Amino acid sequence: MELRYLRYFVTLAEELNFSRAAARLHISQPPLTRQIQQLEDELGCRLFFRSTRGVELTEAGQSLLEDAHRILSLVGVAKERTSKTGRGQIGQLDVGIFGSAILCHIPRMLFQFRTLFPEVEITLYQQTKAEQIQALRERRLTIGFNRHVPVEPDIVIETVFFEPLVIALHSKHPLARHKSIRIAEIVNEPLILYPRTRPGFADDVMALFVKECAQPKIVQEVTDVVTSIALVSSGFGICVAPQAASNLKLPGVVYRPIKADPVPAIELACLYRREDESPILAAFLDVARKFRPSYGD
Amino acid sequence: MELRYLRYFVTLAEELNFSRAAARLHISQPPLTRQIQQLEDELGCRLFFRSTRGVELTEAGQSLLEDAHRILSLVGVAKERTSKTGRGQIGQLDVGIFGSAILCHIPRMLFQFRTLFPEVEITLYQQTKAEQIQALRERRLTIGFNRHVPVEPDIVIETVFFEPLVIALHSKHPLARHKSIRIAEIVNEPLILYPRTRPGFADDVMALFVKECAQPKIVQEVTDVVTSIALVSSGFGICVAPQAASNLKLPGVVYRPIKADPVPAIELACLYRREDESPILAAFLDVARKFRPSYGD
DNA sequence: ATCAATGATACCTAAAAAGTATGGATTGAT
DNA sequence: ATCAATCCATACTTTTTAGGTATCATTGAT
Repeated sequence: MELRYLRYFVTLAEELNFSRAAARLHISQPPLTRQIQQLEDELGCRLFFRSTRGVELTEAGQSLLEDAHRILSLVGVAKERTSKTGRGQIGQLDVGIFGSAILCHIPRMLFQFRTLFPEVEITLYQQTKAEQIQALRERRLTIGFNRHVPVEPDIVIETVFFEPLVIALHSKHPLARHKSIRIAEIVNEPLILYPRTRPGFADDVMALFVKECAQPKIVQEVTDVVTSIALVSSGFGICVAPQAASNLKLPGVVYRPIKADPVPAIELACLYRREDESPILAAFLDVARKFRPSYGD
Repeated sequence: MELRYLRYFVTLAEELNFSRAAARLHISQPPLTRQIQQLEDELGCRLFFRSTRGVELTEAGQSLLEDAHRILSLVGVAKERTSKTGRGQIGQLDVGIFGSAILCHIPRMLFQFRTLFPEVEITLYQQTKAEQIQALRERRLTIGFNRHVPVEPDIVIETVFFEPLVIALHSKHPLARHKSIRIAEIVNEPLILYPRTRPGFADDVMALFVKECAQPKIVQEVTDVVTSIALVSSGFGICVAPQAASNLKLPGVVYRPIKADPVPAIELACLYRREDESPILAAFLDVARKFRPSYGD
């Protein structure tokens, strides 16, 4: 059995006339006659009653017609689905995320991706670095986002962009009147530091102070940005955060850029399996690589 | 797209090795390689990752594999269903029946047919002669059973068998002591006659009396056998009925064969459309033609 | 370094589909 | 009644496509 038989059969069943059906199939009439005969031989029953006025479906033919329509449409769907899957337009994208990136970059990236590939189902997982790497290896994750990722042979770490750091402080703080602030100006300020896990973002902040030959006065260590900014809002002290955090509006908290050249920035990297040839990953990376962060006021 | 591609694809997806898959398909390896390449070209995406250790399905391949299984199994089902329909093993059999034949012949015939063709759905319709012919023409009926059917050009009337007539009388009747009864012995008995519709079975009964140069004493005309036998049970009179009626046991009613040579009998005929080439009709006629009536004690 | 296994390619053969010409049967119009 | 038109079937040829053989390139294991 071949689909050609079914296609010819369906056309003949529609035209009920060999010559017209053959014309529609862009073949001549004799081959069509023969193909239908062969189909009938294969099935062991007549599919059409022939007369000099045309043909008519037998009961077996009517039965086959229903099935043939089903089969041919399923073949069409399968072709389309396979092609789309091959182009990464259908499937599953599992994204591992972490703290501050979720505040603006990742959602924007995903939104852009979803617009281009609406049939890809996206699932987000809040995970730590280690969990992400583990999940990538076990193929539970397509891609992860993080910072300070240790080098692993089977994992590609690709910088998506560098994000400037800002200083979060209370609006009543004298420095809040400045448009931008130098690190040297805050070396003696009470500092809120995060995250607790090392190595991590906290090390970058510490490095800023070391560069100024200063020792930061850490008043509190917390696990995540949100808590950190909440403490700023309560007047605990100031905090150095990625610019994305400035989307987090809490009462009394203002964000000021750091005055330096170059402006201190931290890397946002994405991680994926080196041998992953998934078209969805490729498609997403395409979007991610073209992504340029933008921030609210 | 042809099914060959899908068959080759599925086999390769199972073996994940061109040479082994080709062996299983009884072809050599290069044609398989080419067919898979062509399939990939047609779909516009890779279906397998190749390496020197074998092949592996891509995501598109995995997607296609599911669809291919569905399609191939549907093709198998369709072939089977078409063949069965062609042989009359699947479908619908609409049977028109009438009065006394339903008492034993038709159910036995249908039972036999159902055993041979369990997938044919049978529907019964109680219909008059005229309704049966009408229904046959409109294809609402596959076959009808009746007696005294008028000849119609487009309807075949085929005698299934001849059924002997019996005399139904009350057990207290003096003739009940006889093992069999001659018509001459009942010419003066009060007679219950059915059906009312003419021409019909009643005419056959009348003919029996005419043959004896007698005029029957009709005490009651009724529409159907059951009523007729009920009247016999109540002592209204006697009744001539087809032997099938003797399956109808009512209090005080006994049935006696008619003593004559040949024993008077009436035809049971079946009716069907002359141009009906339905394999189910053919299959049922096969059963009906081989059918020989048998009666209870 | 060598060998075995695997998929790819080049080239040829065989099978199958399509095309051309034509026949036979039936129907409808003249 | 005849003839033309229509329709499906058949015989034969050409074209296309699948399949076969031989061989290569790559790679991973010994």
